[in-house]
Amino acid sequence: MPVLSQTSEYALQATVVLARQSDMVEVGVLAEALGVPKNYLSKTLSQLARSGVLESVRGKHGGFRLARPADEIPLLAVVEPFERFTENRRCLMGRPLCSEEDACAAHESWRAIGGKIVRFFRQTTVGDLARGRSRWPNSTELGGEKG
Amino acid sequence: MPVLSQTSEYALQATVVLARQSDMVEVGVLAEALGVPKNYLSKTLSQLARSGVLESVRGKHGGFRLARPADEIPLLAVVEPFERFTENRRCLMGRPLCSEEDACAAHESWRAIGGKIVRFFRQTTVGDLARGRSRWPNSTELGGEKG
DNA sequence: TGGAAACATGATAACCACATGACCTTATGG
DNA sequence: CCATAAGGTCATGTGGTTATCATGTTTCCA
Repeated sequence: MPVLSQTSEYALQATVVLARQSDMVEVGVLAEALGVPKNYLSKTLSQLARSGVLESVRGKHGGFRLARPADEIPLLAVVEPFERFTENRRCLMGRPLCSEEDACAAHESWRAIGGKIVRFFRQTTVGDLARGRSRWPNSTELGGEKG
Repeated sequence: MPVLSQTSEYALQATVVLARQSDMVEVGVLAEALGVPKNYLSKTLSQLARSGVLESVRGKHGGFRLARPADEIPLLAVVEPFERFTENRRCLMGRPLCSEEDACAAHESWRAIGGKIVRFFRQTTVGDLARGRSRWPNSTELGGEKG
């Protein structure tokens, strides 16, 4: 499963690095550290700056930095500009055989999964990604549903 | 979220029609019923025949038919030839910052969601899709089946 | 004030998977 | 053997993602 585009992955990786750094980092440094094309990353980070996730400073000694504490940035915010999560959630079959009104028997459980994904991206923060797994509590928090 | 490719949707739609039909159906008929290109659907169904989901008969009076009862065909079987579910499940960030051994704090909960998706495709059957929501417990409305 | 450093941005190309079409081959039944 | 329908091959289209190029704009500093 792809789930996230390359661009979104770049965005996540970059924000995690920034979460650990605390001071301004230039695109060139980030790009080299992550092994991704600099010009492209530049555009990606610009978008994140525009959407309020990052702060950017131009000119000499410029660079990027998180606009807020890492724990206050949900992954959804990082990824949203590059994905369409709010897309028309049609049935997994597509339109013809299954609509909202006349739904297939699997409709609801599929919807539930979609909800879980979105909730994950809303509840998980950049800070979580930046931390090692040691930090993470017993698995009652998010996975807590029967399967 | 896309989640499934167009091809997979074609496959699901076609199998659902076949689930309701019980006798052989030609590609041409299926293609027209679903409003999809015949040649393409032909290829898709061939793959499903090869993978054992469908049975095909060539020549006059040929066509396609489910190889097993609809309730014994998990969606995974229909969709697997066209997606890579078993893909290397790396972290949603990609490789560099988060591996299996040194995982981010969100690693496990993300994995859990991946598991849920796969489980859904394993547990839900073509039969479920073919049935209306009337089969569903918490539905107050009993609609007949028709598409 | 000029130049270098760094982000910002628009245009364009490269790439790629998905999708489609045209056409030929093979099997089947009558 | 002939019509039919699946199976396969080759070539092409097509849209979206990713990457590159060129240039503009802001800022710092000497």
